[in-house]
Amino acid sequence: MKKGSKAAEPDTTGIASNASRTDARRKYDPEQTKRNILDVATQEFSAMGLTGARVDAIAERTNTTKRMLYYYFGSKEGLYQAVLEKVYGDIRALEQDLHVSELDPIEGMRALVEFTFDYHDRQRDFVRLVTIENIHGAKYVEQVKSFKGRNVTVIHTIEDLLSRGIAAGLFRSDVDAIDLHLMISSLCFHRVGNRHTFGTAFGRDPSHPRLRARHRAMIVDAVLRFVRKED
Amino acid sequence: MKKGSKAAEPDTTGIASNASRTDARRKYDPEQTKRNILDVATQEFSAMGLTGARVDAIAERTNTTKRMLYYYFGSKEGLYQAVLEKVYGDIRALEQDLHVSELDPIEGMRALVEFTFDYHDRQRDFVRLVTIENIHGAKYVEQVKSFKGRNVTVIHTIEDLLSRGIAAGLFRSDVDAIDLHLMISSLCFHRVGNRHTFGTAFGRDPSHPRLRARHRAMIVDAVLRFVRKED
Amino acid sequence: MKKGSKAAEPDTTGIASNASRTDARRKYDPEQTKRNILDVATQEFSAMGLTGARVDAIAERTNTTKRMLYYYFGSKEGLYQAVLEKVYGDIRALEQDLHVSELDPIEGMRALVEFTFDYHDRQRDFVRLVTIENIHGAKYVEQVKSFKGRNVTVIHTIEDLLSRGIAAGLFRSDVDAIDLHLMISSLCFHRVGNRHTFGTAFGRDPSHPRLRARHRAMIVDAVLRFVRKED
Amino acid sequence: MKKGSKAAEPDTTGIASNASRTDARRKYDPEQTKRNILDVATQEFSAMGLTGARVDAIAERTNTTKRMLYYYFGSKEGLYQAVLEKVYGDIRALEQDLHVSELDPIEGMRALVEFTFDYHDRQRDFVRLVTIENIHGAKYVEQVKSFKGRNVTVIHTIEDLLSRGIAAGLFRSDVDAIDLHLMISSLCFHRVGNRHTFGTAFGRDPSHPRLRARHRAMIVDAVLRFVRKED
DNA sequence: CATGAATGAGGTTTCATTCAT
DNA sequence: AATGAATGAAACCTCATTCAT
Repeated sequence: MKKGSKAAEPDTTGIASNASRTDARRKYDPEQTKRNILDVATQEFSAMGLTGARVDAIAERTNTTKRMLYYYFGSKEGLYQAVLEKVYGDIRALEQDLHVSELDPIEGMRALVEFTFDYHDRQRDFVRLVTIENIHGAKYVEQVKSFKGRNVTVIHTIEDLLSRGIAAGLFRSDVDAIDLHLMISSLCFHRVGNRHTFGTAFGRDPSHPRLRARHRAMIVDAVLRFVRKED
Repeated sequence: MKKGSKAAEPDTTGIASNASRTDARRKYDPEQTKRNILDVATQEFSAMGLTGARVDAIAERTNTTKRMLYYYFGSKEGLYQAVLEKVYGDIRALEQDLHVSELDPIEGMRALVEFTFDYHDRQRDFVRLVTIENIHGAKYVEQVKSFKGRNVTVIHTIEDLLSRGIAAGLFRSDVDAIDLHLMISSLCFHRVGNRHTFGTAFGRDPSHPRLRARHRAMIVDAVLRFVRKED
Repeated sequence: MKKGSKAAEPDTTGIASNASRTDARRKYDPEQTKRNILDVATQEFSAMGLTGARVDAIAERTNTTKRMLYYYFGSKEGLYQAVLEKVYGDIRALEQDLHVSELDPIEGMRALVEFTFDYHDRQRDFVRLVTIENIHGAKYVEQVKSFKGRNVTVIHTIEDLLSRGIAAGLFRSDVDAIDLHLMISSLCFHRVGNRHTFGTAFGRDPSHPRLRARHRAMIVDAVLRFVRKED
Repeated sequence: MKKGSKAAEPDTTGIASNASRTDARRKYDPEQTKRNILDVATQEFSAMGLTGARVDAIAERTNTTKRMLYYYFGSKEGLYQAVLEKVYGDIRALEQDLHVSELDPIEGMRALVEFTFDYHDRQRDFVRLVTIENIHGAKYVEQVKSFKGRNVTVIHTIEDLLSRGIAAGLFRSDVDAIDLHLMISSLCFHRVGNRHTFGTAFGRDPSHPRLRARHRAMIVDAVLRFVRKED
């Protein structure tokens, strides 16, 4: 898969490095080529599914040819896996930036839920790709090396919040961190992922901007009520 | 290819052979053929998605030939829509048996959530088909005549529960029925629909039987805490 | 592989059966279609090798389309295997027609060698296909069901000749049947299979008609001298 | 890709670093690079055939890159021809060492056959490449300059043996030298070149070491019986 | 001398569908 | 009512080769 190509950083002097890094006209820029393909592929796979996506369609919207797609990613499936790797990497990276551990348990939990809500609300491609991957029994994401370890971080964040909340007498002590993560995900994911059938069934698109704030508050509320210690 | 097709087996008794409309042994039975095709198609579409499913694969597992599939359903999409129609019809039948209105608000809410949980937990084909429909923007279900009005009954049930709960001083008064339905659906749907990626990410299949009772109680708990009036 | 299709023999009355069996115009005749594809493929694979042969090229010289080729033979390799099966079947079938067991040992041996010589001399496609298959380590012919058992018959024929020759005091008793078959094959095969390099090297095409009779006699002579008992 | 290429290793001794023409450690060594490519190509072409061999596969097993392959040999076919030239050159060198003319006719003939046998038995790459060339009608070897004249020496050797044998009353006088060479080649070549199909057909690999001595004796025996004058 | 990136042309295969009986 | 045979279009992928540095 040809990684670590140093071609993009030959200038180590610092002088004029700006030019070489941003010159969109340069003929050979593998990193940019790959990124370009990956971006287009993300849209196509997310819109059409793995089987529904067309390699030709992806190539056409790319700055390169279909051939490059195989050059860099080996196969349609390889490209699909690269897309999965990218999108899962993105959400977990952003979660890290939250620094929830610096907030008190309730505010931290709120921040985590709100982040999760916002992310799913905005990153519909991510939601669709996860859905698609589940139709395939997660068999592609299983082969993505970096996948398994990467997701544990959320659980650690939640465990930290829960234990601090319990210690402060704010949270009940019988909540499992993974179950809670599942609950939060469910609430944030479903309204985006299944918005079409939901909209058709009830005449109301649950992901419509007008409902956004209300749902956000509702979900935060539901989660906090769930974890809070009753007195 | 295609062996042991029983369709060709002739009536050997000679008795009542002309009561052909109800004789299960008669040579051609359009209704049974259609049902057979529909059952196989349900599995295939649910397992592979609309684009992923193969007409040949469906035909092969059928008692008839590929040609019949077109004879009865016109096209791959037509067959897919017939599957959707059947699956949505099934759930409606069950919903009617709940008789939630005879229970007090809290027990009624519990019963509704538990029913929803159990249904999704058991009907994985349904969950998958809904997922698949959403990938296609719900454009096929929209054409299914009986679909639109069908789902409103749940909302009525929830509205009834909510208003009775409010009147009894048990429930808060600021909960929207459709939002609540969305919440319940989210919690019951996600753990089934996305169990593969979830399982891969966290090493725990959320739909595993061992977690079933715990999740069921958790979701009931979360919903009741959410609707309950705080004093 | 769809065998035993009775489509070619619907007329059982005997009347006009001649017409239906030979009517080249009939639209659907799977057996003929398959045979046609197989014949063309034999030429193409023999001329170009497995990798060198082009599916398109085969299809083009066929009465049907490329699609039918996949319909009946599944893949390029499947077609290649079918070709192998056919050509190996042909030579062994003809060998059976020799009825060598009815001749005295020396004449029988002569007849067998002459048959082997003539067959290789005429069936250059066969020789080429065997060569090609050896380049692939015989891995395709190994998967041909009928292959292994079919070849043993020659060995039985040779064993019969040898034992009768020994009993009659004509042949030496220390010749192994398989080794002898290898010897005969070598002498008949090489002059055809490697005629091009031989011709280039020595300016004389060993398979040229003018040399045919001389080589035939030479090989018979060599084999008989080899098996004959010296007194 | 391509790791551990030693080509980049600089001279660290500092001594004689400018005697670059013969220093094996120097950065660029065209002759060595060419030889390396040629060796790998010999294996690949011999294993896969001309059409079956992949330029990428050859390049990958090389110390250099694909580009170099074109730099030195122009094209895939050019490389193939270079391989042929090398391989035919190798056998000539060995043939010279035989000195058959110093032996009496029978021992000389035996020595020649044994040499031919041993050479084919050991040089499977050579056998395969000859086979491959014949599939392509020997059109590449024809363009190899040094090829044509090269093989005549064997014929002279055989002619010498034959005439000395005839003069001594040991050999028959009606044997053609080229025909005899063809016979010897046949017996030595076939058991190596077609060992795979032969092995599959008869359950016995004719090139197996255990059969080696027996076949060698058998072939010598057959040739001597053939040339010997009967009295 | 050396090379990573790039490619057009053409390869094999699969798809949902229709034909002729 | 039912079917085996047939198919055009388009899919995914691979090939030997060249470009720009």
